[in-house]
Amino acid sequence: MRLTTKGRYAVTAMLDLAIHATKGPVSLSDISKRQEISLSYLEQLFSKLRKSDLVASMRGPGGGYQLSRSLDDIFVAEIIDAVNESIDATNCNGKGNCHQGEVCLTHHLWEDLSQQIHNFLSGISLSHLVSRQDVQQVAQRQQVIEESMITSTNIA
Amino acid sequence: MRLTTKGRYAVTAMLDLAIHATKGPVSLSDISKRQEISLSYLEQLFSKLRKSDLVASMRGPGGGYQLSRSLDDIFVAEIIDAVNESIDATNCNGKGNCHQGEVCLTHHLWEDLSQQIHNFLSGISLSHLVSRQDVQQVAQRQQVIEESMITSTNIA
DNA sequence: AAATACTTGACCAAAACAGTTGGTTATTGC
DNA sequence: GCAATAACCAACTGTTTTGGTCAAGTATTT
Repeated sequence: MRLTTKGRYAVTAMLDLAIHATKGPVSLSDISKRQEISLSYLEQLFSKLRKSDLVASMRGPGGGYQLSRSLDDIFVAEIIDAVNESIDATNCNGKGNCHQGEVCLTHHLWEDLSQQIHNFLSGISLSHLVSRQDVQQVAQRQQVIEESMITSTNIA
Repeated sequence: MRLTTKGRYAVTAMLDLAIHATKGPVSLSDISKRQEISLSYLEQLFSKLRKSDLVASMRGPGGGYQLSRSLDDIFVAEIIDAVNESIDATNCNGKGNCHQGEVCLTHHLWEDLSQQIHNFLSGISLSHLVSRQDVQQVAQRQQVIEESMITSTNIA
């Protein structure tokens, strides 16, 4: 099982997209500035997210990315799956051939764990996250930072 | 969050130890043969398990490792913690300074996930695993393999 | 003394991660 | 038409983690 910054970045970026989607497409450079994720890394992640049909892209000035489904129809588990291959906790990727062609001693334990994690992350949609109070607070804080950055750029 | 073969090996080895603990100390080379885990790798893992006081060692011929607590007082979460540092899913290791000194957009989500996994793995003891039917079946199969290996060694 | 078995530390190859560089293609506003 | 914007793409790089190996111990039992 892999849950590294890769999956975390993907979910964070998708949530940022969800929060700012009201004013048309969101560019990766905007997300990059707000969430402090390298632009080129975001490009790689969004390439996968697009292939999994979680986002749609629009080129050219004023372009960017949009969610391809409604907020309550995109789940955290899908996002992680899209960039991370799987959230399978078994050694054999669920094949059951972990020990001499048969299951190993702990195979069923990891299967249960995978199910547990998957159930949890499948139950959380972007709309659920957006409406959380702690998320809104952080988003607010980032809005202020962003605005001060624009102002200081204009002065300079 | 890290759940790799390291943690899986550790739990598998501990379970093997639990199953064979009735006949005195179990040597790592026995576990190595039964579970097909490299001996030197097991040595590294058990060094950590010993430091976390999950097992006790006895040197010399007939020596090996024993569980330092009863079967129903050792939980899977502890074993993974011992070899893996933590099962924390946040980026900041729970410190809450993931974005410019404050929490990032998704911090609380990963905190919830960590809690979820921890609750699950903390609820499963070695005695619980030992009594599972699928575990007993696999253990039985491995017993047969082991005996045929001893026989063929004697013949050769 | 010899055999067994744990203990420690240094080392290593392969893979994954996180990110960079350097482009190209498409779209829009002037 | 042309510059600016922004998605798209591929190759490459430095670092860390993983999953080991190897060698040299130390302690204990027979």
